[in-house]
Amino acid sequence: MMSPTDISHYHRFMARWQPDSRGRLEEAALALYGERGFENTTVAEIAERAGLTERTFFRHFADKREVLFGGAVTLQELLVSAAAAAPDSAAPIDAVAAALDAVGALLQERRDFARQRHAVIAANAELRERELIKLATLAAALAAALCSRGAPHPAATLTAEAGIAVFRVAFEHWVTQNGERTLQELMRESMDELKAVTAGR
Amino acid sequence: MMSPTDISHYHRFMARWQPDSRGRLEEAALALYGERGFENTTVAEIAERAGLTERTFFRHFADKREVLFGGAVTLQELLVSAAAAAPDSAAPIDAVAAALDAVGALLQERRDFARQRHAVIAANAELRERELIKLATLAAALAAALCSRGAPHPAATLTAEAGIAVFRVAFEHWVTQNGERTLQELMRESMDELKAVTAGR
DNA sequence: CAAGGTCATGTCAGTTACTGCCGTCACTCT
DNA sequence: AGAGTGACGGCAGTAACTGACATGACCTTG
Repeated sequence: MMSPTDISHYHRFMARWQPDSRGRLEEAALALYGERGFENTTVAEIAERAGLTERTFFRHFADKREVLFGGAVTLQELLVSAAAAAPDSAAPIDAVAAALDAVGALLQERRDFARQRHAVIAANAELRERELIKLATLAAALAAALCSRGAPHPAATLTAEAGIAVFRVAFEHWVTQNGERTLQELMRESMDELKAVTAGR
Repeated sequence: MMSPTDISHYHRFMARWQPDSRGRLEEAALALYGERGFENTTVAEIAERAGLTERTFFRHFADKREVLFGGAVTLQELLVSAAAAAPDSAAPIDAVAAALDAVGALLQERRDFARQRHAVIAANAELRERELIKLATLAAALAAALCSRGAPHPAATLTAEAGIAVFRVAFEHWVTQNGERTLQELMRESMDELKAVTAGR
């Protein structure tokens, strides 16, 4: 019984396990969550589809939701490094704008994947919860990056939180529309909107 | 075996059940989560302390976390009504500020309870997740209230999200300090800070 | 006042997420 | 060749949650 991704015949000797079990679990989970929904999918089914066991799933992922959030660390690293790379003369809010721009560029490349994943997450309350805590973690990391740039504490946190709010609004808009607008454009507009709105307009 | 809240002897005939089982479950859960932590507490233990069964717990609360979030609907109603009650001439951000002020007044009265509950939630990742989705729900309701006041859609959402960010920062500060500052004061300061920060300062 | 309905609870069995422990075996290092 | 090492399978156990049914005090209606 060979899965479509079976590559064992490339090896001179049978490898004991197929490579990239983590990636196979992620793919299987996204597919199944999309087909039957998160709550109608058991971990055993995901593991079976990936040619593994339930036990192995939980060796790679802390829980059933986490399998959808492996990319969060990459996003966080990009966000933080882009914020840190902004010129010293830039105000915190401008460093945040630059960081969002970098993240926007990355996500724009993975548009189809991002939309599929977002649809799955939006369909389930538990997954939305996990998404929110990932965004909160992102905000905290961003705030720390701003502090390293010399921003005072409450201001850094507020700037970071506001930046993540901009991201959320723009991202939601981006996945909802048909692709005429790029995520970066939408984030820049949302940022302008935020500035207008906090100025009392 | 009578609990300290046993009032059955006030009745001419034995009532079949003690009153306010929901409230007893909430009290028992907060106490146990505080004593041994959320993850070291089973639902059966909460139910037993409340003089009920596990099955009854799940009739009152959707899951083990929800027992801490019964007050969220009250908060949301207050937030929305206060935002709606702001004068028509007020900009959206000012309506949000008024709404936060009302919420701040309510929480200030329940300071001890709020701190105890916050400590329990802060100690556990699953509870923080639930808290975040409650705040997101609050933000959505607030945005809807702003829309009813005539604010255009993306601006309303951004204003509401920014307002909730102000709330989060100020609340965190409030429960951390020793009570010299009131929550309303801290929220007003955070709001000013947000305005300064988005203006590029 | 009797008969029946309602509603909050108890009881019990079942599913599934998640964990600890131990065994297996291809690969690696010496 | 021999001793790890690391990624996996197998298995048993706990606890969160769910559905189905039973119970009995209270309320309504005739």
